[in-house]
Amino acid sequence: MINNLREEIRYHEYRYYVLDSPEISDAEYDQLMKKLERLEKENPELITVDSPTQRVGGEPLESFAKVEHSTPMLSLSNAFNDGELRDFANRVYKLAGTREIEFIVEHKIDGLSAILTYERGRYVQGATRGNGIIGEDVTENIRTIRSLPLRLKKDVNLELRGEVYIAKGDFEKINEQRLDRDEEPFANPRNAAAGSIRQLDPRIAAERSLSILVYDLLSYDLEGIDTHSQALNFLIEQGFKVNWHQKCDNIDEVIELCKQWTEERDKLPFEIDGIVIKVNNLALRQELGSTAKSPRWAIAFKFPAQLKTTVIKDIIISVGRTGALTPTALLQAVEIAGSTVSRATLHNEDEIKRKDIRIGDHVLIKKAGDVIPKVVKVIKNKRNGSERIFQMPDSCPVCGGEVAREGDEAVHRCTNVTSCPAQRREGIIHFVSRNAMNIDGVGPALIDQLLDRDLIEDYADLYGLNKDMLLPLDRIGEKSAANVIEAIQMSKQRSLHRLIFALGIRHVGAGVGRVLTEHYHSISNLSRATQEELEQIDEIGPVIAASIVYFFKEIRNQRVIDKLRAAGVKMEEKKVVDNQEKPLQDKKFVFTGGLEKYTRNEAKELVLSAGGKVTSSLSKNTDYLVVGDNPGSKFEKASELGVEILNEEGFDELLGL
DNA sequence: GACCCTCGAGGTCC
DNA sequence: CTCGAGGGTC
Repeated sequence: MINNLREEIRYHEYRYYVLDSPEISDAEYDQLMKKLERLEKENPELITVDSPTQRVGGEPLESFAKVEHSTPMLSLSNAFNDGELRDFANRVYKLAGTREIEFIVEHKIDGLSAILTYERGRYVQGATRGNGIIGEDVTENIRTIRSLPLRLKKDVNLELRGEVYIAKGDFEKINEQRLDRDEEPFANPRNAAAGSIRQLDPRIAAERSLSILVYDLLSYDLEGIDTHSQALNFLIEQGFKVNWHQKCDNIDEVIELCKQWTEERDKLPFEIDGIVIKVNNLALRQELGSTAKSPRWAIAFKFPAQLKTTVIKDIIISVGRTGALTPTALLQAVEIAGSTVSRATLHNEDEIKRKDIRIGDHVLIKKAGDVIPKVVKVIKNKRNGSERIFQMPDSCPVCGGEVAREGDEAVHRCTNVTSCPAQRREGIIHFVSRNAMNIDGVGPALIDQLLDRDLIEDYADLYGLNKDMLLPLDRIGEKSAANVIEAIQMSKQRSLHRLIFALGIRHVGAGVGRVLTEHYHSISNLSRATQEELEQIDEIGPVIAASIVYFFKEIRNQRVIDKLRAAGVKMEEKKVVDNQEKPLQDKKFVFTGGLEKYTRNEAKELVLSAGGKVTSSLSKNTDYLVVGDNPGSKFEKASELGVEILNEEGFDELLGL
C-alpha cells in the first residue's frame, strides 16, 4: 500500500521534473505527498531512505567527508576554433584506422560536476569532483534535487557523472528572494550552485533549486552497452534527466553544431560555456585512453569569451615565494561574464612589452575560460599622450633587495633569497598549504600576525608555537588556538613527499617530490645527493638537480631543516613495497574505527603505495574492511556483503609489515 | 609535445 | 572552491 503510493509519487515527480510534462496538478501532487507523510508519521518503521519524503535530510553536517573517486575525474582539453576541432578528430581517426567514427555532441553546462553512485538501484552517494582524485561527499545535498531518481527501474550498481547547476529562471528567483531578505545577491548561477552544494545544511541546499543533468555512465560492464549513446539511453530508461546529445558522423557536422550553439546558447534555460564532443564507441575510447590531465576521446569546444573595454589605472608588483616579481594591472572595475573584474595579471615584463601596455591605456579584456581576467590588447587610438610606460623596478618593492633577470628567464627576481619578508611569507604560506603540509587553520592572515610579532621567522618555527603565544592575536580564541596547535602537531607525521614539496625548493613541486621520495626515502639521504646522482633519475634533469643541491648547500636551509628535525617532524619513510610487484594492485580498502599505529591518512598512504585503493563507503566491490577501535556500522554491513574483514594485525600482515 | 611548476582572479561558505 | 596562462623542464 505505502509502496504503491511511493511509486505513484515517484512517477509524478518523474513526469514533472524529468519530462517536464506533469499529468496532475501541483495541488493533487501535494495531496499525495501529504498522504505519504501522514502514513510514514503513523508508521515510522516503514520509512525508507529512498522514499520521496526523505529528500531533505535531517540535521546539518559537521563537515563533508572526503571521497576518493574510483576513476580519477579528469578535465577536458579545450578547442577554441575549427582547426583545433579538426586536430582532435585527426588524432582520433589516426588511431581508429579504417573504423567508422561517430561523435556525440553535448552541451557543456556551466555548473559543477558530480559523481553519483547507485547500489542495487538505490542512490547511495553523491560527490563533487574536487581535485579530480578526491572530492567531497555531498550525498545529502544532491539528494534534494527533485529530478534525481532515488531508486532506479533496475536494481543495478551504477556510477555516473552529471552536472549540477541552477537554471537561469531559478537563479533570478533566488536573487529576488535574497534581495527581499536584504541579503547579497549571487554573482552568477555557477558560483551560486557551487556555494549551494557546499552547504552543510541540506535544508538550505534544498531551497536553492539545484538541477542536475546526467552525461556519463562509468560502469560499462552492462550488457548490450557498446556506445555512449546507448549508455545515455539506458540512463533515460532508468529515470534520469539526461543531457541533450546528438550524433554526428563526421567533424564537419560537429563544427556546424558548434557554430549553431554559439548563436543559440542564450535560448537554453541554463548557461552553457561550450560544447562537448565525445567519441561514441566505448571500446575505441578505451584504446584512446587519457593523458595525465584529460581523456583523448573527448574535447570541449569553448565559446569565444565576451570582450569589454576598461582602463589600466596602475600596475603593481607582487613578490612570490621564489622571489618572482609579478606585475598586475589594476583596472577600472567592469562587469564581465557575471563578475566584477578589477585586476588582471600581466605575468612578466616581456608580456607587457609585447602588448605595449601602458598605465592609463584603454584595453580590451576578457575572461579566459569565463574565469580568469586577461588583457587581450591595447586600444591604441584611445591614447592621449598621458599614458605612462611601465618599468620593472630594479629593487624589490618589499625589501629593497637587488632585482635581477637570470639567463634568459622571463621573470625578474628579488635576489635577497634569505631575508626578503615577502619570500619568507609566501614560503610559509606554501609550507602549510593543502598539497604541502596541509596545516588547517594557518593561513595568510595568521602568518602575517606571527611574522609581525616576531613569533616566527621561518616555517620551522611553527612547531615551536604554543597556545599562549597565539591567544593575544586578533581573531584567535581558546578554541581556534587549540585547533591550530593541534593541526601543527599533526602535520609532523605527513608523508615525506609532502615535506619535500613543502620545503619550497625551486622546480620541486608535488610531482618531483614524489619521485625524490621514491629514490631517497629520507631528507638526510636527499641532502647528500650529488648533481650527477640526481640526474640519473628519470624525470630529473640538470636544472632540477642543481636546484636541489643548491638548496641543501645553503647554511640557512640546513638550519631550518635541523629545526624541523628537532621538532620531531618525520623525515624518512620506510621503503614500503617493491614497486615492481604491487601485491594489492587495485584492491579496494575501507576503514572503520581508529587504528593504533597509524592515523587514517598514514594507513591510506600505505595502501596506495602498495597499489591498492581506499574508498569511504562499502560496496560489494570492496575487498577489505579494516576494523579498528569503535568501528561504525560498516562492520555489520561488511559481513552482509561478504567483504573480508581485517583487524590491524591482519592489515600489517597483508602489507608485509 | 607532455608534463610540471609557479602565479593568479573572483565568489562563496566555513 | 572554480577556472587558467606562461613558461619552464624533460
